[in-house]
Amino acid sequence: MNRKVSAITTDTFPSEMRTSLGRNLTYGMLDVIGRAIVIGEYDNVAFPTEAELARKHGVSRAVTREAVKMLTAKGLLSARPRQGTIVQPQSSWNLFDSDVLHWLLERKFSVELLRHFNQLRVAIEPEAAALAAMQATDAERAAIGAGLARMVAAEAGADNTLAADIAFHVAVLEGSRNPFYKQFRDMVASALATSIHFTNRIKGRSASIEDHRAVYDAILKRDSDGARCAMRRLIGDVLILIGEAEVTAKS
Amino acid sequence: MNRKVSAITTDTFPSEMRTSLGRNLTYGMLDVIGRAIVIGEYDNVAFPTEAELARKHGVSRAVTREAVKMLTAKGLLSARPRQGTIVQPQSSWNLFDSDVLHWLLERKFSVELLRHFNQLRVAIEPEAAALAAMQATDAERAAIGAGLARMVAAEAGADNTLAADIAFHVAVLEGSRNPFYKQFRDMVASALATSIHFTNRIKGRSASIEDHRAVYDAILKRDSDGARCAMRRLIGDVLILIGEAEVTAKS
DNA sequence: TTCATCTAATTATCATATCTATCTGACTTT
DNA sequence: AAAGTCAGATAGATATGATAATTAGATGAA
Repeated sequence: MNRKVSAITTDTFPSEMRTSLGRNLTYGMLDVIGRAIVIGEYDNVAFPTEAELARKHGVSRAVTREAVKMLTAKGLLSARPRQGTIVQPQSSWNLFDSDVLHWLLERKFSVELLRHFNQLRVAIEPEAAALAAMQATDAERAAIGAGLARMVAAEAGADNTLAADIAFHVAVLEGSRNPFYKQFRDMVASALATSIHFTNRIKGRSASIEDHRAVYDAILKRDSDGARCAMRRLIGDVLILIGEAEVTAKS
Repeated sequence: MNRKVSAITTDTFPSEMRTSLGRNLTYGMLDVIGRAIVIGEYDNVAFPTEAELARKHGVSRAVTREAVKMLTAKGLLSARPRQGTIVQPQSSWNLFDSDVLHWLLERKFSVELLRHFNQLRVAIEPEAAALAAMQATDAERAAIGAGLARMVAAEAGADNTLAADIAFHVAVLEGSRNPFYKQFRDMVASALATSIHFTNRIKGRSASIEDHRAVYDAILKRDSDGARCAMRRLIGDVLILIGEAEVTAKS
């Protein structure tokens, strides 16, 4: 094809830009190249040199280098003199980086990805609920309750269903009082955002609120085993739905 | 104090340098500044401007900017015109980034951190073992067996205990066939490397090999519940040890 | 073949200049 | 007063051109 790559300018892209912070040439280029890598645009093609990248996107080499450096920090690239810049295998990407997650979901969505997501959630969230039952402060327990209240309100149309769901699950993570668990904020939010389109279509979520309440009640009673089981049931249901959908898709 | 910061040169630091790839000025500066941030050197002090950083470390502004950009990509910094560069709260650091992990462990080690580590492992690894029991390929099962064999050899002094332990646990993660689980390679390796000094001192690990073998056997038999329980027992023991150690340390 | 050496390509670094966003404070307007 | 407008100062953002360092690959000798 050899289509011309449109030049990056501060005016062009900021609207559709999706990245952690800032809106300037460097972050714009980070976004464009990161997305291109994730969708596999360079899988069978050599990655361009610094100079080529700069020319193609109409920016200076300094900006190009900074964007490339950020992508190496996220594990997508590596650069060496003479060898050039090369795309790293997916196994070394920082999948928990929120930019990488967004690129993956935006352009590379698949039911398999959703299953991988939820296979992780079924490990993390029940344990987080168990920790929260033991260690959460009163304020953190209240936040979980508030999330549940929002879900009830959403049922009646007074709040956003997705936002309420995310608030609940994030509050549980926060209640674990473990910084590593809190890291899964973005991941859980993304998983919920993508799976809501999915699960809604397959099955009504009327039972969902009662399941969430079971988690909350167990946490309030400081019943860590109960919280773990209730949360596991909640996510296990989603996994089953996904499994069925996958089988259906194949036949 | 106002001590003079030694200039970064390609000759000075490569020996003690700890970072993902490359050994040049940019990566050296990344390492130096990253470590300084993690140990809290800038908690009560304003972070220097680009120009100051460059001058203090004896490198150009381009190198400084690239290092800063990498640190923003890892979530440690953010930069805005006029406001300057500022250290982000720890909640937005990418804790699963292997550089960040190393900085944390090297300079900011604490029993609490070790407990947080293992609270995460107790969520991840049992579920990974369960997945491996269901989905691992023959080659992946063999790799788990090989890890166990190395542990037995290490018992007899024919292999490195730590390396063998890591090999086993990493092989289980690989067997999960889920890219998100595989991301915990570095984390598990770090956790084992730091906890081995610890657990060894408290209690002999003679029973450890039998516990590992139980995991392996369950995976071979495709018994996912058995694998999950066996792995949970394995890490649960470590958590108990740490909990006791913390109580002892406080008294 | 095998090893050492050279060459060229590509990243790495530097220095400098200019541009742009943003804060501050003074001034003006209403 | 309260709100709007302008000027200066500051710090990051971008561009550019030159030079250094690294190393894959070609070349050539043993």
